[in-house]
Amino acid sequence: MEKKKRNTKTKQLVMSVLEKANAALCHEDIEKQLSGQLDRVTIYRILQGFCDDGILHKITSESGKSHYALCHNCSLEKHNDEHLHFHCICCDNIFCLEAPLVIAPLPAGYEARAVSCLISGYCRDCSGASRG
Amino acid sequence: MEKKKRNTKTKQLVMSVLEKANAALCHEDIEKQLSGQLDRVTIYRILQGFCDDGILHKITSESGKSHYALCHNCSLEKHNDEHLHFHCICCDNIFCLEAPLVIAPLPAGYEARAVSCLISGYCRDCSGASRG
DNA sequence: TTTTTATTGCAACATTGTTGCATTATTAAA
DNA sequence: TTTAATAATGCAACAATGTTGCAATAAAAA
Repeated sequence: MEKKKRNTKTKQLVMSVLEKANAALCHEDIEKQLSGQLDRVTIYRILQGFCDDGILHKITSESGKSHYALCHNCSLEKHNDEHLHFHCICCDNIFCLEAPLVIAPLPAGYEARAVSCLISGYCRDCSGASRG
Repeated sequence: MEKKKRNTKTKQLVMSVLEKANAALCHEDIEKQLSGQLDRVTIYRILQGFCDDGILHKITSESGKSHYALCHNCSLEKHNDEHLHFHCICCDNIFCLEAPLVIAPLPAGYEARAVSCLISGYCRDCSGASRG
């Protein structure tokens, strides 16, 4: 039987940080924004819980660090993974892009269950004119 | 000025392990196969060096662990990242697939420099008949 | 053979994440 | 409202992965 979840101040605090964010946040980002209000472990557990609930998207950067963004088109059963994530090598932010991802058919015998695609480069704020 | 690289027994040992592999290997895999012949740090440094030389592909798994595979169609200037990587959730191997990756145009203002795409699911050995 | 310096091994440290457990706070029940 | 059950929290300790500094070693060049 599944544990019943509780709606705590602590979770609301983490959620408020995630809602304000305009890019995917890592544990460190969240901890800093809450500057000592919550224990590190608690933040880890809340993020994990939100992911289990299908509320959060988890994105692993090239460096192996986890980043989290609120799901917008996800259901509990299936995450809407078929969009791109973009890692800006200048400002170091990770964004969800609406651009669809097209994958050629896999070789015979392979069965896909999830897709994660991370493009790195320069984001809108850091590309072109801004860089010169 | 660039350091001149040396061709050591140690590097040859690591390379021989990579050459035998039919999937991308992580540090731990290599260390185990060499069972104590090399120091952990040395292996880390050699892998890093091979990546810098453009000899090795580095693939970060969803869990954040680094895996390495020999480059087949890469040049020093540009890695042939435009292929897929596949993580089997059954045997836990990571493979390079030849299937091409097609990405819809990015939103205006974004400049891509590298792409990394990891699909997870069941590989040829673990899918279909094998699982029932 | 000698010299130069890249490479190696060791110890220590850094970062990211997890587990166990006593305490606290939320929810449900009385 | 009060009490009981248990999910959530904080703390300490641990685990996995990766990095840095430095003295000793070995590869390549002179």
